[in-house]
Amino acid sequence: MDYQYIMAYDTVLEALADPTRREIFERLRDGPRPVGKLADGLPVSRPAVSQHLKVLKEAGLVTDRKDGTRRYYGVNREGLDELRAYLDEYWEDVLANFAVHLERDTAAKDKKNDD
Amino acid sequence: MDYQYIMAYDTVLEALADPTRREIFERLRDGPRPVGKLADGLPVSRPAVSQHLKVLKEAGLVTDRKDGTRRYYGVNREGLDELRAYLDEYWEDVLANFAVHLERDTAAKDKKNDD
DNA sequence: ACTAACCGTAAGTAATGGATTACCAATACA
DNA sequence: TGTATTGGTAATCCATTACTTACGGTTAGT
Repeated sequence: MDYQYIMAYDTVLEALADPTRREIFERLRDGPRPVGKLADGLPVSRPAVSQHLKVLKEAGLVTDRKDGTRRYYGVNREGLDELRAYLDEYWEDVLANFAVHLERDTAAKDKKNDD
Repeated sequence: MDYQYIMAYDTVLEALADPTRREIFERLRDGPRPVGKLADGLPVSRPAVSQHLKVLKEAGLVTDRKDGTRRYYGVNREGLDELRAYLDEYWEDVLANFAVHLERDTAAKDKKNDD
């Protein structure tokens, strides 16, 4: 089986790096929208929006549902999980490491003051 | 006064979209490193690393400290705050909105079953 | 069945961005 | 004071990518 959605945090980062895609993703915040509605008011053409939606979909950030001649795109609620987890983990790591070095530096400083 | 660091979530996303920059950022996870050490083993040249560090710095993700002829780069512990906050907020919004529509749909379904 | 609305894909183009090499400035050290 | 180490910047090149227009396919409605 081949997976259509990736959702790895790096793919998500690359998908959200483009301002137009961020704007589209933003417009999905409060519910699914058809492609036309999403393109409406954007400074780019509708086909461009289709292409962006494809990238967002492959990153696992959105899902689509067909309804007649329209296709509704909505956010995939698990799409951000990996990225959020990665950032949390990274942050924890940095804080922990900072604490270690602060302790070490303090110890070194204390030792220096021993003379 | 002009701010050297931006740290807006969109700038952070654009900075972390590049795989080489992610690798550099990753190498800073457990403490500051000089540029040469960071470039060591990477598939790109040292000047390339310098340029990436500039982007990371302007995004507010890293800070630098000069020590002799070396320049140590380390993670800025507040660098990820905005992005993390944005993702959390977005996620909350999506969940809340999903709940609302689920409720509404359920109500509609109930009404439909009323005949 | 014909027409209109909606959307995805293909092909081509222009712009962005990541890489390189070459160069220069600053510090350390003999 | 010369020489080596370290690293930032400039100029340039090339690959990627974000756009456009043109087209075709599918569904709805008359």
